Amino acid sequence: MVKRTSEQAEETRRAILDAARHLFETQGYPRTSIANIVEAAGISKGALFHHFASKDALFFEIWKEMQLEMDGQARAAAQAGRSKTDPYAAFLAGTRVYFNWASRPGFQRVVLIDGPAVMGLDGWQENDDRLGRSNVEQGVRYLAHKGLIAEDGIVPISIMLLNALNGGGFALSRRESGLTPDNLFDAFEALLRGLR
Amino acid sequence: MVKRTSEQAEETRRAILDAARHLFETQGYPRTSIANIVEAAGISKGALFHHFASKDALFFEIWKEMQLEMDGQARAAAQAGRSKTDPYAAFLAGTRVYFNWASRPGFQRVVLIDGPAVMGLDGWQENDDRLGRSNVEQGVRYLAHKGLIAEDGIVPISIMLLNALNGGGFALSRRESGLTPDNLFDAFEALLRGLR
DNA sequence: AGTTTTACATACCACTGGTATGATAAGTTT
DNA sequence: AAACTTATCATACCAGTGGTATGTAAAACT
Repeated sequence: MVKRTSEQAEETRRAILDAARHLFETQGYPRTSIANIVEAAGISKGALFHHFASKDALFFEIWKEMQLEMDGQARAAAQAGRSKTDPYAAFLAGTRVYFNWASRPGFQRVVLIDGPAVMGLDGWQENDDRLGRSNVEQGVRYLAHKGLIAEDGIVPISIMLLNALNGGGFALSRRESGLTPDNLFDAFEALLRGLR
Repeated sequence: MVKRTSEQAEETRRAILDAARHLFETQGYPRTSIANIVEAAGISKGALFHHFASKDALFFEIWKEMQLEMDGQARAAAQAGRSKTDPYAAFLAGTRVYFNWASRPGFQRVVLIDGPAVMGLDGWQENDDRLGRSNVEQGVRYLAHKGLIAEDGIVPISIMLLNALNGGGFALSRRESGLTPDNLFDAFEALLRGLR
């Protein structure tokens, strides 16, 4: 109807992303329909399918967005810590940031719960591991560099630690009895301390 | 049509469960339709909805079945080890069993991936923690009893260890480079060793 | 100026999980 | 054994789903 410049196109694209993200975070993927999204975004179904190939593709875009946000903050925290103290402390700083993210219901719902279900095993590996695990692996690699753990233990330990973090934040938002962020962080540190 | 005794009813119920389980394991929950299930089971949609209130309820039944199978094996292994050696070894025996389960694609798909997505956070806590975590927590509690970790560290550490195992089996089936069951189990033991 | 491409809107489609209705036989009561 | 209730399915149907086909007007390009 009105003018449709490429700027306006980007505007509607963002409107779709924002509306969908909010719905995915609060309602979850299965309970969010295309109709819900286009209504919330104030556009038509045609517009949505013009910008995104499928509901899955739209979800993936949002998933990537959130994951990158988290990754950026975690890296920044780790980088900030590295200059002052040792790499071990920097690693801990990064994990603490990740913890905060993992305890947010929206992050859980989209990244931790619906993510694997929608993307399947293959997509999960391709994406989550590249981002989330690279941070953890960096810290673990430092421990290996110091000779504290074996070289071939880097990958398995990184994987397990990452999932320990995931599950921790997961349980955190459920308000498990006697479970606090500090509580959890101490426990995680205890796990790491054993490796040193 | 033919006779419909209560035995036959149980028979069709099992046919539904078996067909659905196979489909859920191989195709996943979203890609398995009611029509697929009734076709594979050789019955009608009415029969399915007579025995199960909804697709979710049917899935939950299967989820519970698999979880109980795993739990039984893990407990048996732990129990068998307990009589001979120390509780710590028994704990390890149980986790090893769990680990094998967690590396099976069907178990992953149903219990670890689709489970949380379908049941939501509440159902997941109510069910998975009761089964999966109780085994791990029992072992961790022993460590606390020995004074090796703090009392309020039992819950967070149990949660993290359980998820470490989950993620381990998870990554295992994806055939990550240089990742074997023994490899992973050793790493898990290394994590535990630090706690002692 | 004419053509192609972009950016949507609308109408439609096969299919989905779920329900309503109905039919037949097995149990139960009288 | 007759009458009634309940269990076990089958069939027909429904609103809603993700996705597609078609149409259209504006923008971009040649």
